[in-house]
Amino acid sequence: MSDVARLAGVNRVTASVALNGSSRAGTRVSDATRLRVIEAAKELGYTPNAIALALRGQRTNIIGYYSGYEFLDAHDPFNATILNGLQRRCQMHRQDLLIFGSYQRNSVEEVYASLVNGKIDGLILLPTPHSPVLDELLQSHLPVIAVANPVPNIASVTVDDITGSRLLAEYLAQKKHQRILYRADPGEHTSTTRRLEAFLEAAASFDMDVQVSRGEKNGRLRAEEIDILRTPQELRPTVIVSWVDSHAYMLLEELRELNIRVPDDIAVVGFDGIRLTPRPFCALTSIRAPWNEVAETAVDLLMMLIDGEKVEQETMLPVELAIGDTA
Amino acid sequence: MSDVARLAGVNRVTASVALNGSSRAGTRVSDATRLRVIEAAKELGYTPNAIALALRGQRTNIIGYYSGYEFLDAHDPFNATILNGLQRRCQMHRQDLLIFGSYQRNSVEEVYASLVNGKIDGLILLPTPHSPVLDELLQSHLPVIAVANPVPNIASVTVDDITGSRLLAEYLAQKKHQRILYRADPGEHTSTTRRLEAFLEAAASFDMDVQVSRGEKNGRLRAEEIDILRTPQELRPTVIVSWVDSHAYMLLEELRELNIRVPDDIAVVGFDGIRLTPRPFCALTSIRAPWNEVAETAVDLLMMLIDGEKVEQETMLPVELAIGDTA
DNA sequence: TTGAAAGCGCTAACAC
DNA sequence: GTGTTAGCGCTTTCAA
Repeated sequence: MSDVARLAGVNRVTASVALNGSSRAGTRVSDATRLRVIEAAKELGYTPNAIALALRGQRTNIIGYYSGYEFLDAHDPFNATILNGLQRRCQMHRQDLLIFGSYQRNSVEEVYASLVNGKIDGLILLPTPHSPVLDELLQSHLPVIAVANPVPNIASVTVDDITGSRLLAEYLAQKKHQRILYRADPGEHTSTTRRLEAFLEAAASFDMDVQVSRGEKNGRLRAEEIDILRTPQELRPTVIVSWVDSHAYMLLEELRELNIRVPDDIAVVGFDGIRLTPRPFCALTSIRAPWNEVAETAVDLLMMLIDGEKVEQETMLPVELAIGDTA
Repeated sequence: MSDVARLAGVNRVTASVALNGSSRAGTRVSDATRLRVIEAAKELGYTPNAIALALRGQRTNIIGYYSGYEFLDAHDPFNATILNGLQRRCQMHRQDLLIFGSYQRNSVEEVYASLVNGKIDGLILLPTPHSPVLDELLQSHLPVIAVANPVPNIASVTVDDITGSRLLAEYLAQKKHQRILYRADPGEHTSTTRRLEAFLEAAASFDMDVQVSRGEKNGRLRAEEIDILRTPQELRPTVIVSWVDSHAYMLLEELRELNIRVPDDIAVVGFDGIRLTPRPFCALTSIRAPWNEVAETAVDLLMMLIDGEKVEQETMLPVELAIGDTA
């Protein structure tokens, strides 16, 4: 920029003012000077240095996305949907998006330091239960929005898990299901916990029998679950509810291997409702949650926080029942 | 940091040296002082400011990923695989990853400016054909590694498209296919162009008949292609080669709607070989390309470029034939 | 072993 | 309408 100023025959700061038009202060430049400066900038291929700007203005125009302690697998449809939403909205707000992926091997201090070191203006967080970083973030002044899981004292964007579970229970009741196997989230996320509780409550109101099974992280059937599926038809569950679609799809594959037909022998439902491409081998009955909008809303709210505005503690988006071939 | 120094009763720079141990210069601190400084830093919860560091050191430890002019759809298995690879490797090199997504509405100058404004130390680029940003990037001093598509004068990491096409042609010849419909990339990427050319050459050497069709961007069948599929069985192609798996999967769905059975009525093969979860409705015969390693290698090479080392113009990774149910 | 000076690139506030 | 000063947080070079 010194070069630009020199070429235009003016002072550095005059050039600065001429270029970015922030003429709010007493500082003004004549049109002639401005034109000369712009000309010079173009000739020299001048590009403002974002880092200097960031240091000066205490703002980088980068927002971060941190997906808890797990590796951020873009193949996971949920993650992909969130990423897409974040991307779109960031572009709209002219922010860059910085991905903090897996930090398995780093200490909490290191992770925390990497989040508050000034690189990002704010953080979108996919909270994991009991994450120690959460406590530290609460102390910091970094603007944070949580997605999917509500967190005390952090503003969050979530979906209406409770209505979702009720819709599911109603649908299953209407289909005359009596015995249900609910495969619950092995991790204890706040959203999936309330999802489970709401389902149990709704199912009770319909006099349905629910057996809860907390499975493996990888979603595969455990021996106990296989035993349940092998009990005589008139005793075993007539439907399996999966806390999340991805595990439901894995379940469908395992059922096929066990020669259990869906939905004839047993029905299967999920929760997520993300449309997949290429289309999987069957259409899962599920609750459709608008993860895309969750991500977009999260960015909007984060921008408000960054700009010093207040936001709601929890913004909950509506869900709907999506009927497929499996129940 | 001033605060830390004050609390420890030393000068700012003494504190700096004490903390980051870069005691290479004549500057040294006694263990006692260092201990006192570290203590003070811990007490104050001091975190070094990455932006100041970046301004000082002309290095942000952020690398960028820019996927050409298209929206970076994380649902696309290719994109997801690349993202995963980048993430993993970035973490290993202790770099942050900045995603530049869609820039549909921005001018070339704006995109270029956002790439060279100093936020990133280097760029991983998924090149689109004739992208004007390419020319500008060549002029700049920003280290760049291209992935998937070779680009003149930019180091790239690619897969062996030519061997892949030959493997495919050989396999089809061995399966006694004579008439082939090759659905080519509607965009003219350097990789898919050589993929097509190699296939034509190999097919010719096996005396196979190849009809080339350049389809829609969205991968759906055009009217002409449907006409071809409606010609009598003894005249129409016995196999369709798709330039990429994702379009092959869409094709399979369309064929099902047209009541054309695969592979009985017509065989289908693709190119990519990305393993999908949940599993799609059928296993596609394809060429398995190691996109994961492509991304990882790209990061490795980019780090070398950033550190001032030279790298190969093109690094080509091997592919293999993956036989599925469709051919 | 420690401190002082200079500067990374930029701009808000003021004085001319 | 234009130039000067100061400082964002940090580190490398040199002098004490």
